[in-house]
Amino acid sequence: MVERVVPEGKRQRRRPTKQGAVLSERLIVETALNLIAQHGAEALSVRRLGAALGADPSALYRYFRNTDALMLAVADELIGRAQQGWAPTGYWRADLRAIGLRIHGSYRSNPQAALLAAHRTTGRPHEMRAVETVLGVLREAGFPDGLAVRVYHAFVDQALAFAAQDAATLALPSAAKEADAEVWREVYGRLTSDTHPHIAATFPLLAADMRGSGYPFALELMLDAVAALKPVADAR
Amino acid sequence: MVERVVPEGKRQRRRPTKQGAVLSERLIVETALNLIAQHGAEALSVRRLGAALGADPSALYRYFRNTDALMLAVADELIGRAQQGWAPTGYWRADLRAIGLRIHGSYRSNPQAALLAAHRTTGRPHEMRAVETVLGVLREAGFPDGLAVRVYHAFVDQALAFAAQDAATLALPSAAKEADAEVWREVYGRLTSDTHPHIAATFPLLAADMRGSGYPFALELMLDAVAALKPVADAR
DNA sequence: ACCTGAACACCGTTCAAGT
DNA sequence: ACCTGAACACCGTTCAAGT
Repeated sequence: MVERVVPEGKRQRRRPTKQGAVLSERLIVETALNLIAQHGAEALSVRRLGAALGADPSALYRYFRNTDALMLAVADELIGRAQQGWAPTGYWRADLRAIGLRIHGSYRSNPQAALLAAHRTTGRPHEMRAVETVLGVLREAGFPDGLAVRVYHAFVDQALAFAAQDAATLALPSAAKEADAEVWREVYGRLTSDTHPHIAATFPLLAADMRGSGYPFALELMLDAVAALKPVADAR
Repeated sequence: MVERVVPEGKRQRRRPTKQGAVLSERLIVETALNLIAQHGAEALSVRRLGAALGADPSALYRYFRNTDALMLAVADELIGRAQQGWAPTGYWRADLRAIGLRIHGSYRSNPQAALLAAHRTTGRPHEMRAVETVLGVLREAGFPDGLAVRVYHAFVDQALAFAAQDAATLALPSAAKEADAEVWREVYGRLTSDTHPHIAATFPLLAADMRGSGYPFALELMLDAVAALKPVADAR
């Protein structure tokens, strides 16, 4: 089996493509992010990316062994950006809230990559730091180890699960996104009280609430419940 | 614009395909679920589905206007299977717990299909019934409309988000699944207290807890918090 | 009324050849 | 050493024609 992908540091020479681009992992990842940002998730294909780079599509296979490897590189770039500039305050509730909303927000900011990243254990430095940070917030606040671990698990999985869920919605092709929105107007908005009394009675509230993410409220409920389980009640 | 998709109830005659199959929405959805269960989510294409049904691929466009509509029908079938044989007990906590665990379980038992289905709003009968049921449990328990709607949203999104998250893990190719498990032994198991004190201190507890799903505990935390918000406290 | 088959405009990926 | 171009094996979807 031939190893076709040369690690980024070991490349010796580079020849520009016909259109003059000098390829690199970094350039490819950034071009991919731009492509998604400008033309939507469905615009990311090897062929389009090649065109955007000014290279033959097949040239990308010298840098990434397949599309999945490219997506993971993009995801890793985003995990790095997400953790930048945050420090714990010493208040466990505020810290967990901030971490949860940051994970959720960063995944939402690049839904396509988030979908591939959210259900994998990478064991990479950024992920390790996040695990250590969350466990540290709980243990230093006085949660005993057994409880800290269970809360860590529920908290992180909730953040990742909602992040992936909301990213998935954002990553839908725009036609599907509109179809989902139309369902609320055209289907749920027309149900009557003889067949669906609870939907009919609450429809305007329901349609308004469903426009946003359920995560912020779900996170607050979790923090409420965790506070009630904490052995030594305090204001932090 | 021509309306090419005839509603299921209004079809008049049916001619078997060359290979003798008599098509229907139901047969197509069930064949799609079988295809996914047997050969993975990536095996689901209009062309393969046509072949599995013994029909020309383009014949499916008489039943679903595009692939997206077919996916919504598959999603709704999963929701329907989750609700089969369940009836409310009148105890809101027990009812929400049962519904949450059923959704989670149904999606986990069809992980490949769940991945394609869990983040869509179908607007189809099974989904409509589920929405009505959950809202009904909350409103009949005495939650005021505004709170019932917010709790409904957080509850349903959390169930679907965890279901998709856990389904994603189950749907990984077995090589990737093992690689993820190895990360816990080989990476997190080797971290020392000088760089990652909290992980090092709790590792055995952590590794054990992470083997299961975080959903049951997260659900219980949500029910705890919701009980505390309920205007009239009661034992139900 | 319903199904077919050809056609169109795309995909990801491989590999021998070119520079 | 790196990029190219053709080729392969797929996609989803449309529409005139067939039954």
